Formats: sequence, C-alpha cells, structure tokens
Amino acid sequence: MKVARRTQADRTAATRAALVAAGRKLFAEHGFAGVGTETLVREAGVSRGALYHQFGDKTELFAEVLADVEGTVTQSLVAAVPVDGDLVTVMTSALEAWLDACENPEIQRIVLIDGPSVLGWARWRAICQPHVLGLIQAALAQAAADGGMPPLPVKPLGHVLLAVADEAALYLNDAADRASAREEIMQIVSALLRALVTPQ
Amino acid sequence: MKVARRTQADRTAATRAALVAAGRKLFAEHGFAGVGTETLVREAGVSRGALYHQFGDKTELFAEVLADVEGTVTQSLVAAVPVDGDLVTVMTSALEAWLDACENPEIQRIVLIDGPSVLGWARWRAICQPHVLGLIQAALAQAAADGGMPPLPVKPLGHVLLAVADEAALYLNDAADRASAREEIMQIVSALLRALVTPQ
DNA sequence: CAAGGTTACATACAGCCTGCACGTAACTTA
DNA sequence: TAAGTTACGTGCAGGCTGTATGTAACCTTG
Repeated sequence: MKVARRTQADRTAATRAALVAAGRKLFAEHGFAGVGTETLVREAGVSRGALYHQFGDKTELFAEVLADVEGTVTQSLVAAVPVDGDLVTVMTSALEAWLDACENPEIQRIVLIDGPSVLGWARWRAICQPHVLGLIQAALAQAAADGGMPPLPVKPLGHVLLAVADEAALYLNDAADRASAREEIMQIVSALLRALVTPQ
Repeated sequence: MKVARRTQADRTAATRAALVAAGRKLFAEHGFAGVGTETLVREAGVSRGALYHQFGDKTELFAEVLADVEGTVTQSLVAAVPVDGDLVTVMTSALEAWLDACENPEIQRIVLIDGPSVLGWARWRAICQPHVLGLIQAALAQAAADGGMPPLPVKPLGHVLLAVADEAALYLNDAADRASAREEIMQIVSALLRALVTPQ
C-alpha cells in the first residue's frame, strides 16, 4: 500500500507531532536522561535522522514537549477558573485545577523536575511564561487594576505564587495521606491569598 | 618521598573529601550532566576506581555533595538569624542570608536546579530536611508554640516557604536589575509573612 | 612480628548513547 | 520533466558510565 502524497508541511507536522507525543510519554515515565533517542524514535515510528533533522538535538525536542504540556495544562486551568470572581476565588480554583492536573506525571516530571535542569531556569520559565505563569500574572494584574489587591509588583509575585503551586504539587505526590495533605496545603495557600488581598 | 603511614579511616576520609570538594566545584560550574567522572577524579587527584569504591555511582557522590553544600548554607543561616525575635524578623533575616548565600552558584545549580532532577524530589527534600528545611520548620514550630502564629500545619508550611525562598533566589539571579528585584521580592515576602502571623 | 584477611585503590574493557556525515527519497518549482 | 530543495535513513566516531579483575595498603590474630 502506497502512502498518499503529502505536502512537506504535512510530513514535518506529522513527524514533529509523533516525536512530541513520544517525548511526553517517555520523558514522563523515565525522565529526560532515562530515555535514549533510539527508544524515542521507535516509539514515534520515525528514524533518528528525522529527530535530528526536525530538532537540533534531544534538548530541543524536550523544550517542544515542555511547551506542549504547558499548553495542555493551561487549557485545563482556563476551563476550571470562573471568568468573574475575586482574586482569592480565582486563585483557589486555579490551584485546585493545577493540583488535579499534577496527578498526571507528565506535568510533575517534565515541567517541575526535569525542566529547570535540562533547559536551565531562565529558559524553563520563559517557556512557562506564555502559559501558566502568564495566566497567574494576568489574574494578578487584573486584581491590581480593580483595586482587589494592594499594589505589589505583579511579575515577582506571579513567580512566587507559581513556585508555591509547584511545591504543593510535588509535596502532595509524596505525601502518605494525599487527601489530608491536600487539605492542609489548601488551608495554607488560602490563608496566604486572603492575606494578600487585605491591605495592612 | 614516601607518604606517611595512614589509617584506613584517614585514607577514606581524604578521598571522600577530595571528591566532594571537586564535585562542589565542577557540578556548580557545569551541572551534573556536564561533568564526567574522568574530569571529576582528575580534579580530586584520585582515580575512577576510588570514586566507584567510595560511592556506588556518580549519583551517590552528587548526594554527598548536596548534603555538604546544605550544611554550609545552614551554618550561614544560623549565624545570620537573631536567636530571639518574632517569626517575621527571624524569617526575614533568614531570607536575606539565604539570598546572599545564593549568590554562590554552588547553591543555585547543585541545590536548586540539579538536585530534584538527579535525585528525585523525595530524596532531594529528604537531604534538605536536616538542614535548611528543618531550620524553617523549627522556627515555625516555635512560633506556633509561643502563640506567635495561628495554628497552621508546620510541615507543609515549611515546604511552601522554602519553595518561595528557592524561587526568589533563582528569580534574582536572572533579573536584569538585581537590586530592585530583591527589594520587590523582600516586599512581597514580608507582606506574606506579616499576613501569616496575623490571625484572621 | 609474621601470615592471613580485609579494605582501599588502579585499570582495562564492554556496552550504551549522542551527534554528525553522507547518501537517498519525497516533494516543489520553473 | 528536470533541477533544486526539503525531509529522512544509516553507519561511524567519540565520549561516558559502570564493572571486573588485579594490586597495594592496612589490620588482626596467633
């Protein structure tokens, strides 16, 4: 059976998509260093040549995988948070959705564990910027504009809150009793958020 | 010239210390994956056999290096924080000392970037537990006992605060204007800490 | 103090993995 | 349809990790 004639853009898109999908699966399971390019391309059904043609190296593929995962989780968050609502409500529901999403090991391993080590902190956060980090900062900026928050600098505050969310997800994953650990975390974060919106 | 007769414990201690020192330097400069065992042992002045005899593998050496760095930074923190003082004062001065310490790339790269990726989150935090993380939790526990803080669970709260400190250090390192970024970070953390000790 | 045993170290080797070079096939353009 | 460009296939070189096996230093026991 002959494969139907495809445009170059189609070939490229299919190859890249197959490699990114394979990367999401295998990097999540075994970590960046734990999966070789041979395993990767076999899972994707392409050759190593295709990988090194489409991506400069294994690290570049990882960066693409990270952006892809970030896109997925951002969609989940956008769907979960109420469009209108005060900052505490928005952030609390966003955190709940984030913790749900982080039950998926793709996020923990790829985004939280290997991301900074493989790409370096700056590039890692740069990739998060158009996705989850941007979402947080947008919510903060809106609250600041509406007067729902004292005038704190939005950019570093967004980083701090994202770091809290990251640690929370990893902490829960390792907790003996996840349910009660999650309650404790939500209690702590709620207290911090309420404090944030209260002028002092 | 003949080397003086040494006890086995001396030989072991000298070899391990040399390898840990080499690891601190080289892992900090090039990251865990960026330095090979050959480079490592040449810097330490020992053979690869010595490394694999003293440590099971490269990862075990890294764990020892991480614990060593944590010990150093913990000493700095203990020296910097006032023995008596309310929670906000203690934590604020501890954060200042922590940010100072993180000017040293050993901490950023070894503790914050490579630690979770090389050892996994659980083992990474387990190594931090007797050092910086324990320090934070002890301060929180004391404040809770003294009534200087509402009764929040100390363990997850310690993790959250440590995560904030970690992100702050990395954020500053990447900031264009470090001085003003540090002021912003301190402003944010101070607000959060003050809120924490205020019953709501 | 001597001989056997144990610990610490040295080195050669096997296996794996990455990235590149070079060749081929698929598509595009004139 | 022929030339040119893009996408892909594959063998090779270099490096790196961990282990196996041998040797030297140290310790113990009679």
